[in-house]
Amino acid sequence: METIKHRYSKQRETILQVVRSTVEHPTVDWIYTETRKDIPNISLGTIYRNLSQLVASGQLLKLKDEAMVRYDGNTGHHDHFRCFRCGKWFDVQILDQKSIEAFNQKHQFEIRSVNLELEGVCEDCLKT
Amino acid sequence: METIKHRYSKQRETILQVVRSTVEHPTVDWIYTETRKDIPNISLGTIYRNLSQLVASGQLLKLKDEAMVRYDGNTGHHDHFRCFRCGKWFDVQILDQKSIEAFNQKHQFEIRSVNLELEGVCEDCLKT
DNA sequence: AAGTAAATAGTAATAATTACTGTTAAGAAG
DNA sequence: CTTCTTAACAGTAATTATTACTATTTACTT
Repeated sequence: METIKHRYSKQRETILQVVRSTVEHPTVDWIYTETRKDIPNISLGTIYRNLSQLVASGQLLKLKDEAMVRYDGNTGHHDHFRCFRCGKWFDVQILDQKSIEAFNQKHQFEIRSVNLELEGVCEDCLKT
Repeated sequence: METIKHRYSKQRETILQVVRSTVEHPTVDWIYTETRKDIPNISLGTIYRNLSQLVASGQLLKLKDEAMVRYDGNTGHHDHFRCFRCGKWFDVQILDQKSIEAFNQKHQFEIRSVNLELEGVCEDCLKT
């Protein structure tokens, strides 16, 4: 793992705060719109570049929707459930550390990221 | 769940066979190229339409790579590990049915699909 | 054998993402 | 504090995976 030197930038700082300001697992587009409220002339390329960098440095998680990519400011271990009907993402807890440890003992793979995404119908949508 | 009537088509049949012919978790582009060996003038739209349909009917799984979408002809329950270095996908087994059942008892969500993707470095790449 | 609509080929349009270019500014070194 | 290097930037163009559209074909029903 080589260390890469990162300079501070107001743009990256703001983007990180924007993503952390919500639990809604925002899309790039939403992040762009929100960040422009603080920095009106920020470039879309800057959004993409910094989101990638923040994921690479472990400060954000990246999810993949049906079509779009989404981000999550909560980097503690948790899984995701997405509702087919309303499209919302929920933070859930399914996979336990034991299962991963058991896998590590069986294989020689070095796990660096875990991404468990469930899909189905959420409680609210089941009622209607 | 409404039932949708599907007519047979040689194109869909061929696409399914192509995806099932490999364990390499092929991309749409690869599937397109391979299928054209059998049906030279098949349209890319036909590939996309049928892949979606085959996923919807549970005959294929859909994975999301860094950038691209991939498909898997093995629909039995298993998880996926992707190597950062060589980019290969491996079929692995981590999540057990018990964890999912435990989740079902705690929540009212109706789970319809489970997708666990791990990333890291594979055995071969660790050696080099 | 005739009627229907599902599926197709071919092409155009869309939209997420990346690449490029000239400029700005963070942070190190003198 | 001043100079220097280059990471990061804004703005724009290019790329590319995917979807939409249209006229035609064909699987399957009656």
